[in-house]
Parts: sequence; C-alpha cells; structure tokens
Amino acid sequence: MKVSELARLAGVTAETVRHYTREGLLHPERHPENGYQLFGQNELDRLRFIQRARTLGFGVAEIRDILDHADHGDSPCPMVRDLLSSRLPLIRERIRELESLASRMEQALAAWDEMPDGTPDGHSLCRLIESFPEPLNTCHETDEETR
Amino acid sequence: MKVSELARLAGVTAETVRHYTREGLLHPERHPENGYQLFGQNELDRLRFIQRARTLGFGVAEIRDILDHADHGDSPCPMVRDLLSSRLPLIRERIRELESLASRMEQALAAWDEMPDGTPDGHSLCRLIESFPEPLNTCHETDEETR
DNA sequence: CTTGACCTATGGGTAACCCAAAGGTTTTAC
DNA sequence: GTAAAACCTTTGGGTTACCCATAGGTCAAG
Repeated sequence: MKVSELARLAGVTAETVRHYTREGLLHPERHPENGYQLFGQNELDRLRFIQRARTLGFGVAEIRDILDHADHGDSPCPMVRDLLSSRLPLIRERIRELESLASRMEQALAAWDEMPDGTPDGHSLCRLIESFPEPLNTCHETDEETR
Repeated sequence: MKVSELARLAGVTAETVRHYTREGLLHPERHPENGYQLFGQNELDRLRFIQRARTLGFGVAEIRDILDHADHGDSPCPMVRDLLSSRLPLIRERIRELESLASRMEQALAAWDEMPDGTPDGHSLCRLIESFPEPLNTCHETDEETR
C-alpha cells in the first residue's frame, strides 16, 4: 500500500507517515519504477506500535531506539521499563505545574469581578496580572523547567 | 543598567532578556557610542510584568500584544480576561490528558511484574506496549490536539 | 597593556510534526 | 485518447521559548 492508504488505516496524516519514515521508524520498500514508498502489513503493525508508544509518552527518537533494538533481536523491554519509570515522575510534576497554573488563572479571573479596572491609571499595565505574586526566583540562581 | 544586570535583578538569563528585546517586549535605549542596550527601572517593571504573565500561561506574542495595547493607552484587561478564560479549559484538558498518560504508564509498569517477558518471540516488539489499547482514532478523521 | 568579563549580531538547535512549492505519476471521466 | 483530478516525490521553511556557539568589539582592573 502507498503512503496515504497506510495513513488512513492508522488514522494519521500522510505527512506523519513520511515524518516517521524520514526519522527511520518505518522502512518502506520502493517501487523500482516510480520511487513510491510501499508499505506492507507489518509496517502497519509497526505504525500502530508507534502510536501506542506515543500515547505512553515516548518520543520519536526513543521509539526508533526501541524498534532498532527489536530489529536486532534484542528485547527492548528493559529499556522501555527504564524510560517509563524515569519519565513518570516528570509527568507527575508537569501535572502539578499545570494544576498550579490553572488555579492561578482561576484566581485571576475571580479577582477580575471585584476590581475597579476600567482604563489603566498610567502606571498600571493590567492589575489583573500585576497584582500577582512574583515568580519567587528573584534572588540568586536561574531555575529551569521545560518539557 | 545593562543586559546582565537587568537579567540578574529579574532572575532570568541575559539571553532571555535579549530574546524579549528581539521579540519587541522590551524597548531599551542604546548607548550612542558602543551600541549597548540600556534599561531603566520601568524596563525592570516591564520584565517583571512579563514574568507574571508567563506564569499565567501567556505566550510571548500575546504578552507583546498586551504591552502594545497598554503602550497605546488602551486597557489590555479585557483582552487578558478573554485569553485567560479561553485558555483555561485547554489547560484543564491537558491536565486530564497527562493524568491519563500517567495512569497508563503506571499500568504498564505494573503489568511488567507479571509478564513472561524476557526475549521477544519474533512477532512481539514489546508486549508492554503492544498490549495497550489502540489510540482509538483508527477510523475516519484525523484528530488534533497540541499546545 | 593585557587579561577577563561583558557586550554585540548571526545563525543553528530543540520536538513532532504541518504546510507550500515544484514537478512527476496514476486514475478517472468525458 | 487525453486532460483534469488526485496522489506521489523532495526540499525547505514555520511553529514555541528560549539556549548555545561563534566571531569580534568594549570595558574595568592589575
């Protein structure tokens, strides 16, 4: 089957399939005459595996490693377990950050109702934001986060 | 004051200050002789405003709009409120997604303990992943998410 | 006057795709 | 039979909020 058909069967876009192919997660054959990518059933299985791994939070590069291991006959399971257990605390922390963010947003929206607001007084940009606690890193080190 | 001093006072890196300047959130004067960026107290206030807005989930482009409005004498508060209230449900949904992800990960780790595992059987990549429910978009439309 | 600390601008990298362009191929329909 | 529609190819640029490396100018201190 060709790119679009594979994509349709797996519920992703053709661009995504091409992306995974470029990144070395899929290895289609090539039609010798027109250069089209040709996928078989096992490529569909592979793509579905990729989708499951993505919903488990694995990155594309990690999935490539997992697949490469499996292609070499090695069990990728220990790697998978390690990735899973090292990533989990980060996810939990990200959840806490977002919950904190959400409650700050709600707090700001609630404050909206009881503010004089209207036009700014020339010193104020927007009290809604300005009256917020400082990000508390105002002293020594730069902190980090992301991901 | 110069870039690094402003950065230190606000607890960010000098690179971040330059980034905000490039993006038009800060408007430093220039030392006419050496071209250095010169910031005053109100630029520090501005930077702290930016930090608070960032912790409320606003993007850099949005903050630029907010500041531009305020610079033109318009109250940005209605804009802020709209952004906040339209973004909040997305954050809540993202939290649910991550909680779902975390529980899938825990489920997978729990399953690890009671699996025959070891080497793959030639058909299996990693049962830990393969035995997962399909991403359930396997039929018609491509879905979307991100952010 | 020479370090070393700081400044500048430019350009490339991050993650996982999306999108547009330019051009070849295959299918469908008249 | 052929022309348009639909699909394929590769290339390159965009997205977010920065970080980092490079090359070269500037400044304070010893």
